[in-house]
Amino acid sequence: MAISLYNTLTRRVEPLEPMTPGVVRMFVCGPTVYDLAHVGHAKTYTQFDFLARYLRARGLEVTYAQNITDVDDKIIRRAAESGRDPRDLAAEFEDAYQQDMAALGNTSVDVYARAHDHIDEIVAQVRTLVDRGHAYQLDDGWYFDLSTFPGYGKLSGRTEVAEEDSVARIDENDAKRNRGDFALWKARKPGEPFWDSPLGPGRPGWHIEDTAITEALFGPQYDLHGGAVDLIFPHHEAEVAQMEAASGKEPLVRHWVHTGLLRVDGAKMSKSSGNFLTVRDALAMTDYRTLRYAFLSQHYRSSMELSATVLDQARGARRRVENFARQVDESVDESAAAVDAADATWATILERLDDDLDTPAALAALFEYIRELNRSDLSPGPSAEHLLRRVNDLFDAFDLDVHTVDDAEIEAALARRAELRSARDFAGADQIRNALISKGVVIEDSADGTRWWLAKDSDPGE
RNA sequence: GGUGGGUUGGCCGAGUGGCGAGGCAGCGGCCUGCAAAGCCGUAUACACGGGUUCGAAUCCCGUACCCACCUCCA
Repeated sequence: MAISLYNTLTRRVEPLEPMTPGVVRMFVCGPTVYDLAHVGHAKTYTQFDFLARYLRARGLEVTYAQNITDVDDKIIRRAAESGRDPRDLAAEFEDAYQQDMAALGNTSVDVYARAHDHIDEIVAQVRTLVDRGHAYQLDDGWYFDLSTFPGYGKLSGRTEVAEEDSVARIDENDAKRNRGDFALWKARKPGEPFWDSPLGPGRPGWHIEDTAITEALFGPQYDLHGGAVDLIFPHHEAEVAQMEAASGKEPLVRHWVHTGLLRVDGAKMSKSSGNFLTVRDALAMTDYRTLRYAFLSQHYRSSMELSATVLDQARGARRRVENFARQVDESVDESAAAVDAADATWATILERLDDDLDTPAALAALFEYIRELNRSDLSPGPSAEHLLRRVNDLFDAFDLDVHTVDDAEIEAALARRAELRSARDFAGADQIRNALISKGVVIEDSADGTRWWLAKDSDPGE
């Protein structure tokens, strides 16, 4: 079955059809590094991390690139406020971003591309646009001339190039030819970083770095571009205009994929509105797997309200899987029925993910499998282990390891407790159990004997 | 005002017109010395009003409310 994803360009779920079969070139807008990443970033990047993992699990060769916007108005402003060099500030927060992504388990990006490292490509692309008559110069820089690109609006469905009552203020300059014209190259201003170029001294506009970077990496056309929905307009619309005008080829991107926004108290979380929780704040409250579970237990296109309740519920769901994982015994000689159940579950998971990455439905299949095995007398063995590993290679939301340690003291206590239990001295046995619990040892008695493990203190939220 | 998305049981959350996805929590029971884990049972869920249909959470029309974008944003 084909892998299908909702395509913002066509407003339909469509099969993913890369230009080169089997090879996916994927670009996701990265952060502007002027501050710490917040949980909204974590949602988007975790969901695209999942997508990349999934495409790879499906046998596709994925090149996943992300840009780092390290030349930008806000970086300059923030640096000026603290008397710092903008480049140092950007480097500091880029480093923090990388640490945060690693802490979230987002490991699938192949290439991080900085705007700073692509100034030549940016200048070259702007010059191409000038040469082809798509750009003009004003006193504060070069602008894209929307009137030369009839396709403008096809991604976002907007046509306010001509709308008079629009409040659009895209790159304000009264001399612009069209209301929506946007800056390609901003002329040097005192105290700001600049590069000398045939366009005059200046720095890149916001949108141009992405197309310059993707042209350098992938060429003028590629397969999949991602980002959160708030980037559709004007950012992604501008990318389409720039690159298609510069190359004369369309589409720039075959498949546009956008994630829903994270909300806090009913409103979008964003740096500019100040209602944000940083990734670091969140990771201090809960295990990264709980966060991943929360993000992946909802469809990527939905907006999501982050709350303590959501995290509690994610933790509970994780625990159900992890409790099952603890029952798995790889040495068990399993029946064909058990193997079939695991195979069927994996097939169902893939089928559901093929349909616009329906992660909640895929997780439901996993839970159905767990209940099926729990209720039956099938012992979870190697096939269960294999299934859980494969699922977790995608989700990285479950701690599948049983944490134990060789500890003579614990073993001795457990042995003593077993003796007391067989002597029906339950008060004495419970005393030992309580002592062990207080040391973080979790105990489960069953017909097969007593199992124990260390309660991992990995989730401070518990 | 324009455009797009949404409204599912206590909470979260899938859903391809036709047997009530799944998870969390609750309640009752089973199992257990007790726990823990697990199992079974338990909810007249689809914003509202019309319509199409043998049949609508699902399709159509309208209304209300929520969110986003239209300025920087993941």
